[in-house]
Amino acid sequence: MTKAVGRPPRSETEIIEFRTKVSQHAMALYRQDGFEAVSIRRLSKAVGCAPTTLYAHFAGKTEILMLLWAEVLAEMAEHVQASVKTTSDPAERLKAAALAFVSYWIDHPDHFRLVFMSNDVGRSDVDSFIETGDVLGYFQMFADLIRNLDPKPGDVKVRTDALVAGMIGVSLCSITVRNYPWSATSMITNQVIEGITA
Amino acid sequence: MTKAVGRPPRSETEIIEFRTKVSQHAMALYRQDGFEAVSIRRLSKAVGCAPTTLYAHFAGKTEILMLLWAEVLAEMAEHVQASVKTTSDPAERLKAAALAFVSYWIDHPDHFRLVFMSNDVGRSDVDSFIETGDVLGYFQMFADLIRNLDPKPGDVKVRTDALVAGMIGVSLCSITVRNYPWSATSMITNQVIEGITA
DNA sequence: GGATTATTTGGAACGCGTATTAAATAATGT
DNA sequence: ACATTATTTAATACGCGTTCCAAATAATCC
Repeated sequence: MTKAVGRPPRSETEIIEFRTKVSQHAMALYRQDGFEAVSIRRLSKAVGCAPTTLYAHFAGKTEILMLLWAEVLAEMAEHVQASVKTTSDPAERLKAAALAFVSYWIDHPDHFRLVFMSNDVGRSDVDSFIETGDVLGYFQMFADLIRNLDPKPGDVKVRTDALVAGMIGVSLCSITVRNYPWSATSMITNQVIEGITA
Repeated sequence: MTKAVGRPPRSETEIIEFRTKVSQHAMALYRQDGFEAVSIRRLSKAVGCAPTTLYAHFAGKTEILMLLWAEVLAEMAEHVQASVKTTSDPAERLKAAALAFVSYWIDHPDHFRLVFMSNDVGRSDVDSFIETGDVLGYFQMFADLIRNLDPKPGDVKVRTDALVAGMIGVSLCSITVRNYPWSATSMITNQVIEGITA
């Protein structure tokens, strides 16, 4: 019953500790100097390892960015949750949540670009933010708000999907298409949820 | 009255001819081998000039990509226009146009990524597709369809903005968030325009 | 042909993300 | 201490977008 000779593989604890360390440094760089500061070379220096070591732990830079996504999405969810607490009327809660969602991204365009538009997001071989943290939980949050409006059961899913897509569309357009005279964001958002609360 | 000595600057014709040449080669590379094939080095070889010459004519790669945007957007507009011709009922025309818009991008995810998600699109110092070709004309097309529904005049602008943002949101989500079980795109799209046709 | 001026070129450089590989280092058992 | 094995490292390389700059080339006039 002899243990294997040689250096043992990384333990579960070591793996998690390293990933956490990388995540913290990546987030610090991002918050301090923006997205461009999160380069592999700069991040490895901050962590205190060689650039190639990052590739031994992560599939690529996008996987590292996903750690940032999780933090941003959690922050957005808190913001939305806080807005829902301001009222108890189902339609008003939904409206408040939608407005909070859109305003969060518009107030943090860098975050939006990080999560929705960075590093080949959307490529067929690149995962999206749906794999990050409890994102389905965020979708569920909106689904619950819609269910409280008491629509037909089969409608909840379609309405939820349309709501999420609509809110993301409003955020994207406001952030990226700045030289078009959009109506007030709140008005567009309310128009988008018009058919969802009907 | 002697003309200046020395080589004259590029004529208007020369400028346009070169830009057209670059545009054609960029489009050929893009259609043949995808977005990644449109590299400065590869494009300059195809055009038959030095890489730095491209920078003498364009502010950067993004400006070259805008030439591709114009072509893609024109193609999308044709697709949408063709769908509108299938019916004469205002609400049905709007629905057909919205579905055609969304299906165009979903059928051409590379085009969507090219126009909405490539090369720092959304950065505060980078222009968006709104500067490309007759984009305001495309917005106007949807505005006209909505105006034919006879809503209150002040409503047309908000409804148009919400429609465009909603359609783009649906396209973005379908293309980038593939590992979430979205409802059928047509159902989401119809739900998005529910409050616009009401 | 020479002078002048604008344009293009070639070469080098930078940091980027990523990949490769031999060497160095670390962590174990005997 | 040595052997073994896993991990990390350093160095190099690639193509990417972009920049710089002197030299080469092109297009004019005299």
